[in-house]
Amino acid sequence: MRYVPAVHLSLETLNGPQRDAVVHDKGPLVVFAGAGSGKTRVITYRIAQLIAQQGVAPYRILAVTFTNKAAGEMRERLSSLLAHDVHDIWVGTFHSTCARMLRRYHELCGVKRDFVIYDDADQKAMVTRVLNDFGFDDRRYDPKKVAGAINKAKQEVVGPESYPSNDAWTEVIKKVYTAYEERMTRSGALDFGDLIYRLVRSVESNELLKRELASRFDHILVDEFQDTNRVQFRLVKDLSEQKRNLCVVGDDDQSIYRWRGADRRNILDFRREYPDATIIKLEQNYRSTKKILRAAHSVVSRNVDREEKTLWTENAEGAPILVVRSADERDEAHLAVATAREVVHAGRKLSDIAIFYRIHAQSRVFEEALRAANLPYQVIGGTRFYDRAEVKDILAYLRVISNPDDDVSLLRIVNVPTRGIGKTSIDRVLDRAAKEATSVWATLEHIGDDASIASGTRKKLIGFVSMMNALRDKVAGGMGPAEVARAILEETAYQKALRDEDTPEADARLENIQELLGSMDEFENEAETPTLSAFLENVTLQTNTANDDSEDRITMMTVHAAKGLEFPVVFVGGLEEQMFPYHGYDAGDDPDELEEERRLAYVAFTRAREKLILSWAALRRVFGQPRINPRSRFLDELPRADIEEIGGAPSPSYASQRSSGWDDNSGYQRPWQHPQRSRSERPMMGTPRTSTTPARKSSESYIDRSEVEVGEDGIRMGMRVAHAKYGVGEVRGVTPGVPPKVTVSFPGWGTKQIVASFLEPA
DNA sequence: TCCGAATTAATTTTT
DNA sequence: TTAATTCGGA
Repeated sequence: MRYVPAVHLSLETLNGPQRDAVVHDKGPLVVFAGAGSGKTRVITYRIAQLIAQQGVAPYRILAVTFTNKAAGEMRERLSSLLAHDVHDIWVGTFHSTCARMLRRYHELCGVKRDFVIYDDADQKAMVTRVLNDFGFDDRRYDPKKVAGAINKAKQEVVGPESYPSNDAWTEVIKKVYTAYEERMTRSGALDFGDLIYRLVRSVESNELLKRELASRFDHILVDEFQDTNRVQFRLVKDLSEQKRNLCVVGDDDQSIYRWRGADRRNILDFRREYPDATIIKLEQNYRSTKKILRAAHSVVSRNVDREEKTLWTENAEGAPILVVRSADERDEAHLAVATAREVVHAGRKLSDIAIFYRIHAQSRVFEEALRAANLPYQVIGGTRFYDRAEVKDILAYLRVISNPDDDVSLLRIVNVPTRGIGKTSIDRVLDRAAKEATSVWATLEHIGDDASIASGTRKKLIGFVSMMNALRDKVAGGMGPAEVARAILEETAYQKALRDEDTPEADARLENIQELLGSMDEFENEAETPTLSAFLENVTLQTNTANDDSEDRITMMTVHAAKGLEFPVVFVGGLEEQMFPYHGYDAGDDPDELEEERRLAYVAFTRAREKLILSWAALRRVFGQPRINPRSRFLDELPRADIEEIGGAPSPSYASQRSSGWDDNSGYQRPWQHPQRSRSERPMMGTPRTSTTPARKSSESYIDRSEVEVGEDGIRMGMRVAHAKYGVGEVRGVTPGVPPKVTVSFPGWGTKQIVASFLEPA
């Protein structure tokens, strides 16, 4: 049977390489797709072409995207190309696709059909518990780092049994990893990494499953291939083994998930794995102006470890890139507001504007300014709705109802709202559960005969158990997720407890719960399988809450979240050293990290279609502490002819500010005095003050560059200083004030704020 | 065991 | 800076 497309595929609207990729027949194919080169169009056209021209059955096509959003968009685009059967195409993220397969073949994969998915917070809770069981100090063994090690092992398809232990640290990891896996199994839970790792292991160890899955798809397409990690590539290899119709699309310059195990070698060396692979390069950009492309290229091309390629465009030359100096982060936010107003004044919509930043923490100031200016906005990502405590509580109840062995969720809610089950009792229950190697729930079920627990507490625990059982019966009786949630609110007295609090915070929480109930109603109406476990899976794998595009508003997000998107006007904030390129406290001097930051800048810049505004602040408060950092090296890597500097020269060193005097009226504005007013005193986008910036030579290493003078009394970023008690450490920040303080990282002591006079150069 | 006060930790980036 | 956690007194 042949599937007929609703719309004729107008292949003639594609350029040469695009068309080649779309009509490529059989065998491995790698498409290097530069930013804005019509990548998504190629993938969707290719899928449509496979179905319409080659007669491939939709359900035999698997398209893997990086985010749920991208999956949704692909589906949408496909449905406009194909009349029907779009639904049968497997479109999803690695995680959702694997979850689906694991459920379908749960017996062969050795997982419970109703497994719950643990997010990072759940995983961390589980790791902490295991650490405590072993009596390991969770300050010495940071649960996050331990979890990171476990995740990394899974990315490399290394199970606990083959985890190498060569020293004290890895020995602990191996032990914890082993126990963690047992606990997870007992809890009927899989973490994010498991979804892919478990499927790969099952496929590779089980002939039956392998035969089934390796022949299931005629064509596999992977988007954003530069951000896949080892397991993911291996899975895709396994699944395409029989037909070898594997098409991967990506851009190594946009690889920004190295920290999550992404390996650019996957795309760069694809040919090594598939020597017969066809290579297609998409280098014509349809999105941005020439100036924007040149700027982006001139930054990313400084990377050493990179395939040289140059995007070109027939688009207009465009407006200069604005490089704007702000006094501080609030001033920067005002600049964003002024920019937005100007853009709207020029007849554009708010939704044409995006504000990007390196880290979420930067969003707050922008939000405040936009709210004050009455400009509607939306924030993508950040503290997610489903991360709110009250929402997690209700979800934890639902999860325990769906899967009582889910220890992490159970422990979260056993005393929420407070029902007199204290830490001591819980500890006793945990001990017993560990001894009996069962889940906490299983222990609770027969807690009545445990004489070591006070009879009053026992009664409370028994009451909890029967309450949960009653709720579970309702689900068994066919009650839908939303109604169950309402029953939970009533019967656990959760709602009542919040009402009794009668504080604005509690009201906000109640509102969030209402929103949760609303989204559950919506889920029940829209999902094809509106079951409780389907809802829970959706929640865990769904990142940003569905945002409707109907409203005209500014969009804010991290640069990571911006990948794959485009906006006519892009405002990037925080272009200072330490911020962007970001350099955290515990970060080393890793040139690879700097290269990734540069790719990140490349991604940010190439989102812009017409106008790109880059902003840096002379002073920025971090944790409420003012920090002075030089402007980002990336700004100095831009082609001078394509940019327009506004607001003055590169950050004056702290010392030179001093020498210019605190009370004079020289041009320099002291941001900490009148940050709000300074904005209007400066020309905005029109005639800029000519920059006096000498092109600064960017040095190779992080540390070198950050040793720009910002110090007080000769103290500089990155220099080594000595302290009587803490010994020698490295300067991580300078806080002006009386007395001036310095942030110093001391090996073995962590990061400390020290009054400058107690330090000596070392 | 509970509540408010005091301390201190937190910031990459996401599925 | 804010949010979470610990502390100390009832």
